[in-house]
Amino acid sequence: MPSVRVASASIATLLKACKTQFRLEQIHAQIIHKGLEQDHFLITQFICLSNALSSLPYSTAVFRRVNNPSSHLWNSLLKGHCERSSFSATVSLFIRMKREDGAADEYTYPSVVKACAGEGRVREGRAVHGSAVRCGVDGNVFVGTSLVDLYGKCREVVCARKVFDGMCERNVVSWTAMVVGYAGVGDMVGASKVFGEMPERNAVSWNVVISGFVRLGDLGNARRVFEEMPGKDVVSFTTMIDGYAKSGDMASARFLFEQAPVKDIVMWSALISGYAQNGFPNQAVKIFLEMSSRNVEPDEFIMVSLMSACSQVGCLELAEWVDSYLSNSSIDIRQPHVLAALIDMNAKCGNMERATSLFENMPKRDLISYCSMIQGLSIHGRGNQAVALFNRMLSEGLAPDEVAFTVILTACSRSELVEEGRHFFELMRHKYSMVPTPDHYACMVDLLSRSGWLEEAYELLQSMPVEPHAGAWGALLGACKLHCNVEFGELVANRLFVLEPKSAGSYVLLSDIYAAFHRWLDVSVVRNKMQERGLKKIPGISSI
DNA sequence: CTAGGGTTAG
Repeated sequence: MPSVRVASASIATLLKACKTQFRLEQIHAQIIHKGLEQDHFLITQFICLSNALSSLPYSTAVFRRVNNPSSHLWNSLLKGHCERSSFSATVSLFIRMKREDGAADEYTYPSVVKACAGEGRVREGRAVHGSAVRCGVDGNVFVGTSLVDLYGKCREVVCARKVFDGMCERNVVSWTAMVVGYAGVGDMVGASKVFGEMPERNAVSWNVVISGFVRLGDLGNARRVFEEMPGKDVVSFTTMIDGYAKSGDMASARFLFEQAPVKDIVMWSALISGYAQNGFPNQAVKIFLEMSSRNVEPDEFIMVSLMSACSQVGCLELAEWVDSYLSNSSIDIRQPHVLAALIDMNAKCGNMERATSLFENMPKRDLISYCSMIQGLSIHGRGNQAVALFNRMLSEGLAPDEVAFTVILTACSRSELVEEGRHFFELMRHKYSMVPTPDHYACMVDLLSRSGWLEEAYELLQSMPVEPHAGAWGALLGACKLHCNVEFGELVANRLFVLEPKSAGSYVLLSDIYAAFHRWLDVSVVRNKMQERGLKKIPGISSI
């Protein structure tokens, strides 16, 4: 049938040039029209392309129509599942393959093993390993390497090493997978040793070692390896930049960013999120604008960082601009972390209407978004609504965590809701059996003392099982001034002089309290003490 | 007869 062969070859040519799903479907129609649905060679090529361009159901539908599919066909469908679908779908396809007499070969296992590795399913992985041994393909480099990767990713370094040592042939990828295994469990001694023994290295091998040190927070060793590395690529730079950003060293992060010859979206993202998370929201926004001016399209990660920066600044105009920018982009705002950031930004910047409508339209409201909303209400002085929302959260059966209690106690404190604050503090300790942190105590002290319960606040501070931070004492001293209480004022100020000998604030507050009672002699004593210790009032935030 | 597989950064 020479005409069929010609048709098959010409469709293969069409497939090589095919770049869109629409075109793929046209070619599919031709395959059916010409009666080539059983052509294994052609269908294999078709499925590979369909995996990349189209959807798995489409690949599967085409596959189903083939009688007695060849190993090549099974393998290409398995690869599609392992890249685009879940662990269970891949493994059940593998099981179906074995049941339907598909002959598994050395091309079958890497996909199945990778599916196991991707979701940390080491038990199933071991079974697949056994199956590979029974098929006699465990000596293959690709199979062996995927197994080293599997055990390494599942933190079973001893097993990974056993497979690695048993391999009769290894290449740079096999060696790198072994380094990944050691680095993954934080064993950088082991990782460095294997790295040192590698007969050849590529950029990936170097980057694995660098990121291993970075993950341990060992920026010194990471930087040393980075400097030694020949041909640093965009990943090497990004790994270092992200490491510095996460350790709070934005100066080094920025320096390497400027040094990098190529900047991709992940690198921009690392810098922007670094600035946002280390409390430099204005810098984050500035870098974002610089990125935009170079025509780099932001992705969801960058937008989340930008929204976090915006929340910190609390600027409504900026928030509105970001919100509409996001809504006009192709980014799906229904993604949980994007939506959470969007609600948080709108709530903190004062657009409670927008925040509320996003919040109420969520399919299921979670703790994070509740906290954003409560904090938004709190910032804008709507304490009673914050309390009501917190109660609604409890009635929905969500269990508050430490952060949630900090948020609600702060809300109570801002709106001077003493009874509610006491209630939540008790709830936290007794119903949820949580140990309050110094932050929680600080909120309570602030709430009680500002509402005039100076003695109770003082007793709470004294009764704390952990050391309070100076902020709590400072809040109490501020309240002593507010309520003109000399007795507690002296007590608290003397504690603060010990806790924070270098801070002028407490001296100033105490002298203000004396001044309110016209005790000018005491005023001058405090001022002199302050001068003796070389402290100056900072102009601008002085005695007002 | 032709073809298919493994490692790194937010």
